[in-house]
Amino acid sequence: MESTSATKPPPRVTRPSADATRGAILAAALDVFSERGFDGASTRKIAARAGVTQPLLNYHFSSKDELWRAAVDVLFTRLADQLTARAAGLRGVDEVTSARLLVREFIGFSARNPQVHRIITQECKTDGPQMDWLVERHIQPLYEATASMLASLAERGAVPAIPPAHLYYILTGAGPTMFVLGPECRRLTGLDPSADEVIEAHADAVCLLLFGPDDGARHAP
Amino acid sequence: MESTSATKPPPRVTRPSADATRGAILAAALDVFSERGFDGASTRKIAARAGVTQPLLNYHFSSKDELWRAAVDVLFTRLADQLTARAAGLRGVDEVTSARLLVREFIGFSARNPQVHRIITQECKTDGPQMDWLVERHIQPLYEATASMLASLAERGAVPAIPPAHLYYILTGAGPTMFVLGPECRRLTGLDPSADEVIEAHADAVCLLLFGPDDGARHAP
DNA sequence: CGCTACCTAAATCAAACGATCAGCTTTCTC
DNA sequence: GAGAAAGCTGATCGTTTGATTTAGGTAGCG
Repeated sequence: MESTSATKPPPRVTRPSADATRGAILAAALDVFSERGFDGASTRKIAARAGVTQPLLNYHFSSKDELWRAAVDVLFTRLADQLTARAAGLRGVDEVTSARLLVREFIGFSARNPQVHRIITQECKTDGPQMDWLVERHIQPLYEATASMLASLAERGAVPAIPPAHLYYILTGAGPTMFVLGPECRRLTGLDPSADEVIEAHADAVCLLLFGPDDGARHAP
Repeated sequence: MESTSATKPPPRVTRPSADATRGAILAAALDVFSERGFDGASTRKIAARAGVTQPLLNYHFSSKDELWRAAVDVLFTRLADQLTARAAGLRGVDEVTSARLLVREFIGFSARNPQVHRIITQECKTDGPQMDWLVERHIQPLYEATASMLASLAERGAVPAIPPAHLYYILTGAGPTMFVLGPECRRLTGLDPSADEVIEAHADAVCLLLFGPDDGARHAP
């Protein structure tokens, strides 16, 4: 027998073209999953939006569940990367200014990637394996970092004295909702929630409520 | 005169037992629709939760779409009724106090009926006939009343100077999100979002951010 | 060249879907 | 108390779902 065979596991070389279509599938999956929910998102619709045939999804991903997890991983990793990069760039800046800018960064990301909170609200309103995985892997770390930041801000009086858990849901509710409900917002208010000025105005509004006027002095006696 | 036959169209008497099961179906439909979305909510699951057989849904409602609309009608009518009743009870009370209590009422309702915002986020992130119907029939009136109230509050300085459209999405995001994501909140924070103290604490938090400290003096020079 | 990764095309599977029907039981009415 | 309608059920229709299979075609690499 070929002694050379057993020593070589599958070298598993992926060609560049594979990554491209994998990426297209993941992007399409994100859109469809976030818009129609896990059950409502059919693999045929995802394949159609990605411009590939349906069996190809099972070629690249073993199941619909695995595709969902892969797509969610991409999105949340992008969010975490962007936030940590921003935080890294703010080393040395005072805590309150830094927090303000991180909140703005978070709102900007949510506005340009409304799929994040669409998926969270899709999966986290019911207990289930999808929520377990999502919370454990992605949401919990984000929550802990955010809550500790908010607690520190509240302690030093930079934001109103509100328990961090409530502040967390106020922030993650007030920030992204306008963009999650983009089509409704357009219809209801006439504003275009994908426009930069609207995103900035919303970040201004949330920061004004949380931190007070921008000049830094808050509740000045 | 007793021509009895031709003069009597279908008398269409509904028996009391029918209303009971209709109500059970509507309640179950609300839960399942809000949790799994329109596509993900199968008529069999709804029937099972209501404790009836599946063909009975088509006996009481001509189609899945009609069942959805009927269930949503019940919920949003209840919300509007509760808010207008509260507002009616506040005639004569000064505008700011009245607004504060209406915001608390809204948050209380959202906490005890998280299906409202679950359904809104389900249907309003994509253009479609369901969103058209929902916005036109239920959300638009609520938005206009809320926005005009917020505009008036901002004008008189009772809340920070933020355009009403942004304030609306801040309020409808910050208020209900904690309860929409109830299972996640339980897991993440250890808080029980269905407990009265938690609901009150969240209403306190949102009102503190919006209106400032309860004593009425805000940004006092 | 030959091998393997990548991808299309078309057909198919069991399961679950919304919807419908004939028929049974209950309840009101005359 | 008999007849009719309302209320409800089991069986079943055609469709769509996720997934798999078969067959074939193209491109990169040793």
